[in-house]
Amino acid sequence: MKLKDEGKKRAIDEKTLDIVFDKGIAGIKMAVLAKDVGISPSTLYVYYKNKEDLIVSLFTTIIKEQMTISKNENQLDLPFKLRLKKMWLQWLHFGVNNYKEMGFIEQVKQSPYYVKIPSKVKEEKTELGVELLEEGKLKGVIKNIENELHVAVISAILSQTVKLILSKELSLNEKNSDKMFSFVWDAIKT
Amino acid sequence: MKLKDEGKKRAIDEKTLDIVFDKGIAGIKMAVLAKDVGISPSTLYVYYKNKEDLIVSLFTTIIKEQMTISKNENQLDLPFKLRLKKMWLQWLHFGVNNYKEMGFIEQVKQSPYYVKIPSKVKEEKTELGVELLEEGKLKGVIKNIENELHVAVISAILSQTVKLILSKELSLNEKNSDKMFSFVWDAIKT
Amino acid sequence: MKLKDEGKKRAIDEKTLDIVFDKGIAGIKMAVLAKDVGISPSTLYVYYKNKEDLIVSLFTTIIKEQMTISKNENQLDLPFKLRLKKMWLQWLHFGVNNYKEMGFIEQVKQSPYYVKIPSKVKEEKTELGVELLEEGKLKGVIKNIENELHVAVISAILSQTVKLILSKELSLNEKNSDKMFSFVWDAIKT
Amino acid sequence: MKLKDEGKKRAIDEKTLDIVFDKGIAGIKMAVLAKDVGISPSTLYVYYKNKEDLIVSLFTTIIKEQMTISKNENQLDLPFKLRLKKMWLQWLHFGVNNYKEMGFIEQVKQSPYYVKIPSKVKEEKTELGVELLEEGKLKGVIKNIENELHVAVISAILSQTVKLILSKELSLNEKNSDKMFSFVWDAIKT
DNA sequence: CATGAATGAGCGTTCATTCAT
DNA sequence: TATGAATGAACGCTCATTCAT
Repeated sequence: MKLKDEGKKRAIDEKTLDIVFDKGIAGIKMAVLAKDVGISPSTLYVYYKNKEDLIVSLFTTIIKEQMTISKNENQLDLPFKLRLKKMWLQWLHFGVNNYKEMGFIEQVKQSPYYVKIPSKVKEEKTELGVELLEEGKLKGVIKNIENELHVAVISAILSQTVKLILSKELSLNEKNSDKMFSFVWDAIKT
Repeated sequence: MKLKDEGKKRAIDEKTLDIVFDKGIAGIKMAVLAKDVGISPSTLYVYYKNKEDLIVSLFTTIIKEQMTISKNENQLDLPFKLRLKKMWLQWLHFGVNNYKEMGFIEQVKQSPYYVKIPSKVKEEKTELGVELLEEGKLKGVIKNIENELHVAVISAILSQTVKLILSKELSLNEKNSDKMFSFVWDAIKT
Repeated sequence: MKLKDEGKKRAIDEKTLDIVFDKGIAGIKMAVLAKDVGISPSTLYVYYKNKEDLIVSLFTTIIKEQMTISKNENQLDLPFKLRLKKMWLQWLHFGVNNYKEMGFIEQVKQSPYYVKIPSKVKEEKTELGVELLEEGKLKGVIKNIENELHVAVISAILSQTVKLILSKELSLNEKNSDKMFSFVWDAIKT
Repeated sequence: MKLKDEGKKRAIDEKTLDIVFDKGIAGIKMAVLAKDVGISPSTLYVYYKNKEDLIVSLFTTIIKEQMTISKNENQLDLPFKLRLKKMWLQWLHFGVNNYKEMGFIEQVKQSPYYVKIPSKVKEEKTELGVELLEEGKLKGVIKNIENELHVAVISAILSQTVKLILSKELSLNEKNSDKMFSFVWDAIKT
């Protein structure tokens, strides 16, 4: 339809993320959010049925965006390690650029709102290149253990790296990226 | 007169952790907490000045407990790798046994209550065996890079492992522990 | 949208004065006040930020009204005594007609709320015709002593007179007014 | 009987007056009062049945003290004006020395507790030398009008004088006392 | 679509009073 | 008598949501 101002909806989403980043999920107050957006509290309800709807919808939107990012340019004829590195760096940049979104997701997961998320969305785990991992195991270049463990390690170092960068303890440049990826590679390689 | 039941304070702390684990920090409702403990809401205020005091005090208590655990049996004449492993496993068990406490700490950190934590408590970072890392670098058995990065990797894998165990995706036995520690070791070793 | 009913604020003020007159300042209970006004307790907070704001604002409003009343028609070419009498009677009528407001002011002054009154408002003492007193002293018709003392006596008799009238021990008519003013005049005249 | 520690009761009364003087009657919090006295809250209830009992009893006690003071040394063979002056000064000193008690009385009178005061106590109006006034009217030295009006004027100037002294705007010495009494005398004399 | 006013449900907290020793 | 713990009954206030325009 698009009768409603789509830009306004985006503004609401953005300010919501800002608030959650600043004060946590409990900091979302409809009146404050409205003020931040520059609209009336009641106008919020034109775009979202209620607070829960706002949070659940935003959660779903973000998850879907993340799915999109992880799905592209999987196939190249580069060596395995390089392909994994490219992918990892892609996630790293995504994480750094979307830290507010990531924080929102994490906070919702430990809030009572999480039970309201449709299971369909919950199930959509970031596949995180499972195919790639399988290929690596077949080729014998990474440890032959459960994918979950590989995923755990890769994403653990990923999110810690993002945190270091955001807290300015680490600057995002090629040297540091290489350094951090070497942890990943050394951890999982055979 | 009635004697102050010290166990009651502990009961309050415990139920608080339960609530935060179940519903997040925003789920702490003084009335509900009181009911869970089996006392009157106003009795809570005999033990804590107010909600903020409850959260801040509990936070402080937990941090101090964590400090204690990380400080013992540092010196052995075992090989470096084994000593690091022992320490890592110790943290792993602590994390698994105190997952509610850990979750509480994490949630407070992203809540508005965090600014109320005395800076003294904030500064008490778990040193996490910095000395051990220095020694490893001197001996040339682990990468010669900033300690923060080593710490980041080690604790990243640690917390992911805890999560896997708690979510029953991984059971806590020697084989799995070894597997996960091998990630750690391979990641940081030279 | 609904338009803000300015009369509602006035109604809140009025009922507040009623309550303070009946039960004292400690008798102001937001829920009761709301019921008296015929609105929901939370609606009170649309008009006043909180209880303190209500009391302080009302105090300020009343003081400003009093300032207005004392400032008019100072200059006439009547004899001094007559001019003073006119002024005194004016205050008397004001006091009788605004006894609830006066009572409110007095009660706030001996309550912990008084420290919250902006000093600007506190400073605005009813000048109470200081100029007139000066003139009287110059002309030699009233005692040549500090204005504060004259003011003290004049207002002391004034407020006692108001009390007598309100308690029906004295009815407000010309004869009684004359009688009471004669006390004033005899007290201060040379 | 005197089984209970009479000194402790006096301490309670005194601290109550202090509190009312500092914060008003609404400032009486049983727990705070107990702390001020240096006893446990529950001990208060050994001496007074409840808060109302405390306030009503203290009110009654003070009123009775005031009665006592006004009743002595009425008859002298001094000139009328001098006798009135002596009495007025006596009251003035009483007022200055017992300002906390006076303030307490005034505050109770405009509080909901006043309806709980036994009417017997309420009726005990400080006679304030009615006999003396009658004598003055008979001798033709003071105005021949209702005693209530004389009393009103005399006590009005009295309480204003006390206020001036307490607020340090006027110091309590013979000169100032004379000045203020001259207002009284000039006001009521024929 | 947009809004500011209005509100009910509920929350954190206080406090006079009682309990249990 | 004396007390610290315990509590129920409020009270002030917040906030998601709806009303009325």
